[in-house]
Amino acid sequence: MQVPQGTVLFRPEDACQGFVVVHSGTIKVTLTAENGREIVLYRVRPGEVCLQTFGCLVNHTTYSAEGVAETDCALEVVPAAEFERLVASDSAFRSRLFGAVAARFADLERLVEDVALSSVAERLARALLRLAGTSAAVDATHEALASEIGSAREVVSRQLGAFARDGLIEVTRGHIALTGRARLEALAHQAD
Amino acid sequence: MQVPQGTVLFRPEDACQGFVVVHSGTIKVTLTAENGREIVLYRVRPGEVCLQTFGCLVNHTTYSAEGVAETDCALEVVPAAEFERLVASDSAFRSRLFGAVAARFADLERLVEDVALSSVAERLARALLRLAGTSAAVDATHEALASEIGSAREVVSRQLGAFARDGLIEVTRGHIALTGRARLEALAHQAD
DNA sequence: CAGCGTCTGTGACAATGTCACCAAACCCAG
DNA sequence: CTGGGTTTGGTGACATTGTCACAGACGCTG
Repeated sequence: MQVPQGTVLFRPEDACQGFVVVHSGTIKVTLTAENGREIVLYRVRPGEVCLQTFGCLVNHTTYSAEGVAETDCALEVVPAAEFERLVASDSAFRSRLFGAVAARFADLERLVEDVALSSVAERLARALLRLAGTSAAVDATHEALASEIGSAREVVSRQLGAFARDGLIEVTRGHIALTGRARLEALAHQAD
Repeated sequence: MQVPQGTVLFRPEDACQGFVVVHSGTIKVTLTAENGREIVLYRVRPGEVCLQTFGCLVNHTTYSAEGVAETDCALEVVPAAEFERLVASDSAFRSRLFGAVAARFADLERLVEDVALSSVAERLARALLRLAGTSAAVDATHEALASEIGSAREVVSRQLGAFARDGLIEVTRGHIALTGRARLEALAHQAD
């Protein structure tokens, strides 16, 4: 099924309708505090697992985070019974599922490490590099970057300002060019 | 195999010897930053899964956290090949494994939410209630509590001091009595 | 009983997060 | 094309949290 960008796929307390498989596009899964602060837990791209959906299906619980189509998506929702049948009888499916689940947990572990044990500069450097991929720039608002690292928009504005003054980046509205990529990488890997 | 309290079972970069099954006792799994700060990711008790081990086995990677026997433990290490066989052919094992993995994911998600989006008072209240269980007191150092919530010992000392002044707890060295349990619970569930 | 190690408390300061406010840029409708 | 509304960004003041250094209390061992 086709889902346009911005569609909310699930919210906390929602019942789970089936296992979500992403064929194209990206789903962003976030947690939001009462004060409006939010953090991106992970993204689901083709070949990856939505752990929320997995957890709901396996333990018969409701969603505890929010999932939004970050881009236009092509999704498939596998009914719970079909999911269980695939897990039981399709060893290739199960292997991929296990691998994807394990990879996702590694991501979450790094997120915990980031948030609990790293400075804002390190976290922001990592987020910029991750969002850029092979590109030399990131298109994101300060608010979006704040959600990526679990901080506040003002804190991101300040830190981007410091990065800009130090020559690591060049900022325009909604766009950040990574002019000092090597230094960002050095910062990003400081705690490794 | 019997493992005495304090035994380091695995460290970052260690190769994975097999799937660890806990028959009795508790394993504590932590991440440590370069500056010595640490955070407890989760504990593994009988019936629970060590996600580190799971992830290493499934994706053929090395450990990325440290696992220590928090108590004397009775453990079993299932060789990787046997683990894969069990996953493939033992549906009861697989069900339990999936359920445990999903429950662990929910724990990690709450940890991220805690660390990124909650105040130190809330986090400490939750940790005290969790460590106490049904008991009316917690035996832990300030340093241990700091690891539980991913903060610093001094911050925990201050916050415990504030809790004590407000009548929520009574503190002695290495021991904390939860005298105002209802108020701790109110604080712990503030963001829910 | 003394000494050493561990644990705790606190002050000063740095880093980070919050709140309020304001300005600039962008977009859309008329 | 212009104006108004919305979105985005910057900044100051302040609160909370984390770091560093230091000192004192407690517990254990010889």
